Amino acid sequence: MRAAPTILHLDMDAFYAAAEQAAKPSLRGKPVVVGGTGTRGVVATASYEARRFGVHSAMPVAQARRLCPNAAYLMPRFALYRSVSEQVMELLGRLSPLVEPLSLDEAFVDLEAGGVADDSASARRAGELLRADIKAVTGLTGSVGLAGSKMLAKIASEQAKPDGLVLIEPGTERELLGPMPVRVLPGVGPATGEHLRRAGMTTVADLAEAGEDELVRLLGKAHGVSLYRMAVGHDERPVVAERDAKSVSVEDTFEVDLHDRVRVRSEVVRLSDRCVQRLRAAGRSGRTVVLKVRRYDFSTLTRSETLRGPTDDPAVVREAAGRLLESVDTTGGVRLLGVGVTGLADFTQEDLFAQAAGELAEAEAEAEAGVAGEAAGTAEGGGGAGEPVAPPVPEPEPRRRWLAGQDVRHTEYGAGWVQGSGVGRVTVRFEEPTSPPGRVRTFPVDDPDLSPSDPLPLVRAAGDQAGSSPASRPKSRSGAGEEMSSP
DNA sequence: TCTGGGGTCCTAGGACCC
DNA sequence: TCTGGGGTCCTAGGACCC
Repeated sequence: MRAAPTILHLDMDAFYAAAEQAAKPSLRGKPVVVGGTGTRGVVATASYEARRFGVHSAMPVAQARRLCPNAAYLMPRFALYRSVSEQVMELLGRLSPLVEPLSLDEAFVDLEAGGVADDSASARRAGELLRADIKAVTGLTGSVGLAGSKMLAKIASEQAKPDGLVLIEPGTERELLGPMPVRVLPGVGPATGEHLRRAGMTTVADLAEAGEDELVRLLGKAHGVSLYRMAVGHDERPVVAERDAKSVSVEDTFEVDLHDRVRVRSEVVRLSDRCVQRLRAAGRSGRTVVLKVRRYDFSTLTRSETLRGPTDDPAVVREAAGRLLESVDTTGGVRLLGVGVTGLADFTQEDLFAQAAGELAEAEAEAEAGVAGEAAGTAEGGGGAGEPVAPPVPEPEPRRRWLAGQDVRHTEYGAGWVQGSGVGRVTVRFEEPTSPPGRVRTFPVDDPDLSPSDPLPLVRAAGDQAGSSPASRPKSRSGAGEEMSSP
C-alpha cells in the first residue's frame, strides 16, 4: 500500500462495441452487441445503449436478441481491436516503463516508476492527460482509476466508468471498501460470493470482521488469506511488465454437436495443428499436452499427458492428443473440443533438432498433399496410430460467407460493412470512420464487385491530408452534412 | 435457439523418492 | 515390517478473469 495514489488502472469503455461505433458512423448512439455469430455465441461486449436493455458480457447472443432485437449484432474484429490497443499501450508506455497489460483494453501502470507522479495532484493530472491523449489518438474513451494498490486502482476505474477518473486517497480505503459488496474484490466470483453469503457475509466489512482464520477455514489457505488481506485494504502486488505465457490453447465449439467419431478425431488433428502454429509463433515449446472435451450435456473434462521433453512438433502433439481422445467416451455428442500445451519452455538445443526434422516431414507432406487437400476440406479422417495423418490444411479457406460487421469494398461504391446476409443476398452499408452515416445497398452474395477488406483507421492520422487515403472518395468535406439517413 | 475463447491460479490425491 | 513423514511431479477439476 503506497502513501500516494501512483498505481493507475486504465479500462477502455465498452471497448469492442465502442470501436465498432467509431468505425461505423450509423451505429453511434445505438445499441451494439459484439459477439459470437453462430447460434451458440455469447456476448463479448455490449455498448452502453444495449446495456440499458439488460444485455451484458457472457450472455448468450440468443438471449440478447430477445432483450434487444433492434441492436446491431456484429462479429468481433480482433485485428481492429489489436491495432487500437497498441496505440493505447504506446501511450501508457510514455508514462512509465512499468506497464502491465491485462487484456487488449485494460492495463496497470506504475506512475512512480515512470517518475511522472509521486503525489495525488500530479497523479490526477497524469491520468487526465492520458484520457485526453487516448481520446485524441483513438477516438475512444477510457476510464482511469488511481490508488495506492492494484486492487483499489481497479475498483476506482470501475467506479469511474464510463469516461471518468476516480482517485482513491490513501488512508480512506477501508472506509470506502467496507460497505461494498464482496463481489467487488478480485477473486470473488459467483461461487465464492454464494459461499460467503451462506456464511452470512455480504459486504467487505463483514469479511474484515470475520477475520483471516475464519476465511481460511471457509475458502482454503490461499484464497482465504488473500481475501482477508484485500478486505482490510492490503495489497502489495507489484506492477509487473512482462510475463511469459504459461500455456497455449485453442478450442472450438461446434454449431451442432459432433457424433461421428472419425470427425471428432479429424477435428482434434486440426486443433493440434492450430495450437502448434501458435506455440511456434511465440517461439516456445511445451511438455504437457491437454485435450479438452465438452459433451452434449455441457459436462467438461480434460485429459493430459506429459512428454519426456518439450516439443513444438505438430506430429507429436497430434499423436498425444489423439491418444488422449481414445480415453474419452463421446457417445451422446461432442459440443466442444480443445487442445492445449502447458509446461512451456523456451527453445532448447534438442528442440531445434526435433523442429528441423518436423519441418522436413511437413514440407514433404505438403508437397505430397498439394491440391488434393484443398478441395477435401475437413473431410479427411484421422488415421490410426502409427499411420501418417492428414497434413495441416492451410488455413485461409475461400469463404463466401459474409459476416455481420465485416469490412468490405465495392468497386463502385467504395468502403462499407456487411449489415446482414441471407437468402443469397448481402446488405452493405457504405460508410467509413470519418464519413457521415451512409446508406444501404443489397447485392447477390457472389457479386464480383464486392470483396472483403481491412479495417480503416478510426481517426484521421495527424498530418494526414485529404486525398492521402485512396478510400476517401471525392465526397471530401463539402456537403458532409447532407445525407443523415437513419437506419 | 443456453451457456465463447483464451488464459491464470489453486486444490487434492496418488506415485515415487528419500 | 505396526509405518513415519516430507517433497516433488503428475493428473483432473474448478473458480475466476477479460
